[in-house]
Amino acid sequence: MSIDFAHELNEAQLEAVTATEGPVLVIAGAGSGKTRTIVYRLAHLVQQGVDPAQILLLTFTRKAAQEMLARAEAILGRSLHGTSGGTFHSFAYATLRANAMDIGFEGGFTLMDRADSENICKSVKDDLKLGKGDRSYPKKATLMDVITKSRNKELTIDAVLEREAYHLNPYLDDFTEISDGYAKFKRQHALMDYDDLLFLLDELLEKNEPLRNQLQTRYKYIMVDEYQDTNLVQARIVRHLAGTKGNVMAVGDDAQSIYAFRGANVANILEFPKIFEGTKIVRLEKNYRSVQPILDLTNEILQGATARFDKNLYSDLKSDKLPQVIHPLSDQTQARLVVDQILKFQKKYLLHDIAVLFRAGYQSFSLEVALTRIGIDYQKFGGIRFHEAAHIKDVLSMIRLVLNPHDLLAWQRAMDHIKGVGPKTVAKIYAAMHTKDGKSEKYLTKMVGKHEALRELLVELDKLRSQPPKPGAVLESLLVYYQPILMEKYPDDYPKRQAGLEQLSQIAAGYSDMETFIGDLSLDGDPDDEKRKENAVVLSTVHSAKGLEWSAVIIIDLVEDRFPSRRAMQRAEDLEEERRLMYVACTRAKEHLTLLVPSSVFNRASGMSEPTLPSPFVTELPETVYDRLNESYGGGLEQRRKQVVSLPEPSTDTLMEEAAPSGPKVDPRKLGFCKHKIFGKGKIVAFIEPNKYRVNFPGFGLKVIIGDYLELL
DNA sequence: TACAACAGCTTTTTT
DNA sequence: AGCTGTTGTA
Repeated sequence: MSIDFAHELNEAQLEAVTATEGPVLVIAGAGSGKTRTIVYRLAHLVQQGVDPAQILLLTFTRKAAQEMLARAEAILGRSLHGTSGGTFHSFAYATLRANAMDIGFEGGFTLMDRADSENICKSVKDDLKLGKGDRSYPKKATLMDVITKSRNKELTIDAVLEREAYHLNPYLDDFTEISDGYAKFKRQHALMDYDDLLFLLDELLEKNEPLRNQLQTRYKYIMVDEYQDTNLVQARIVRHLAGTKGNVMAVGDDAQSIYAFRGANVANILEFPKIFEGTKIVRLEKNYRSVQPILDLTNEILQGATARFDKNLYSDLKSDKLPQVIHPLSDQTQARLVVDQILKFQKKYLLHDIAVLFRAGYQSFSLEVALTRIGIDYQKFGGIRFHEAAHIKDVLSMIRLVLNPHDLLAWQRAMDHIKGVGPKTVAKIYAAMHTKDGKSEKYLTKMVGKHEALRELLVELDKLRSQPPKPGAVLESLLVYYQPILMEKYPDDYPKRQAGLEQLSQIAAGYSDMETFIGDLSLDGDPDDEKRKENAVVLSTVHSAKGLEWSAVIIIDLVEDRFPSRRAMQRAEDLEEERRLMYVACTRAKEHLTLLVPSSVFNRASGMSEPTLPSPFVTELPETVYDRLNESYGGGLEQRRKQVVSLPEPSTDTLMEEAAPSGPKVDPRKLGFCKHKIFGKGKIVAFIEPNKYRVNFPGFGLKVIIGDYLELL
């Protein structure tokens, strides 16, 4: 089967796809078919006779790599088995594991997640007796922030504090001490954090020439996606892998650089042609995603940037509708208006083709409540990660104890549910368990006799230790043990958490050994990412929305201190990144873009609603690129007339259409039992005009639900 | 008196 | 969800 590349791609894309020999830098504007280009290039290489095993595809998330490989397989009609694809971190993890003895980890190593790193930081701090009783002492998260930033930007701690956290300067010596102690602790316990993966790989490739040559020979063709978000060490890794004359393609967009906070260096893109001699530069500027009015708005956002981007995206896709800027009275009514808008869009698009984006994870809370109440399913990306959720950590702590009985933090987690046992008692029990004398044994016997839950925990651990360490079986056993604890610990929402655990069990079943399972989970193990739910609205942080697109995009909380973030208002550099973030957010939209600017938001500190200032990214926009709607005190929306308008009068396409999604109506006269997608079976208690029901759901209590979301039984 | 339980407060972004 | 300060209990 032959693919008609010239027909499927535009000129620039074709050039990037067929330039397989030598270094290539592709500057790809938002929505310019970047993914398509990579996919077709994969296919082209294989069709030219390249062995798939000679290709390495480095992307920002593992999901992105898998998706691209799958799409290439689809158009090729053959498997790309053997192609290496994944994130820098996962590639590093695999390579380091295979060469552990070469980097001084003869007995292998354990990968830590962020929480582990922070906890070690804290215990190092405590051991050094630093910051005792000082309430304004930097928190463990701050300590870790500074340490990891210093590594990722390859600056001294001194320089990091100077540039980004001037107020922490008095703690400079402490930071240095803690950072050293942290590094030492990791070495002693054969632990690695995310940063170590990259730096140790760089070091390994630097000094081990045979390995470097071996990898260079193996990976004849290398592609790196999202190059604007790579940091210095990642750039060095690419150089090691490709050699200076390798066949390497980097794809990126300087206007979409949004990871400077973690050391990403846009200069990598500019340096690329200098490092790789004879680099061919290809620019993709035609946009295939968004209608022109949306691009008019996003181009305006870039106009305000201090760093000039000589980029002006254009599209053939027309629309007579401008993006909307809506000013709700408060963040509460904002949630309601967003729900209205989703209901409206739902008539035209599938739910998973609609997204609500925000700056930070917590900003969607009230919307999540509103969506649950009305019965719209949603899927959230960003914010608290799957493996960071408390119930997942509870279960994982048990696995950690099977792997390593000296893991004190895991013991604390595993005993957290035992009434009358706190951190001190756990430490005592821990000490007694690892001492072999009569006193300790007596103490243990006493405690086990006193706390039935402790006995059960130890029995379960013994059971797990005695059975073969197969992730699937272990998880199954654990879930049975953990079920009653889950229900007691999280009475409000345990069904949801249980679903998460079952998901974890499913994932575990796909692994044959424990270490790989745990490693993958810390690296990219968000199973929610894996399958995009069919019938659920997408809620996402802007960062997690990178590279994705939806027909309708709604961005909330566009006010000062939220978007841009309060933390970014100090330094011009940070504010510029917020602007690019805003650019990324708006360019996700294909047909509809709605920006919400609440006039007041709830402030937890003062406990009341406070007036806001609109985000500069909105106020800067010329009025010609959007339609403005204000929420009136009556709750409706009014279109504000523009100063200079000769446009057709306001379309009636506002939000005030009756929120009545199509679907089977429930017969009001028939009270009885019904079924709801989220709450399950319930008893209808009352009918509320015109189309709502009060239903009693076992485990959830009374809820008022719109008839369309109920199925009569 | 030591420790556990509870309530209240704050929350950027992520491999 | 974690940290801190406060209250409650053996």
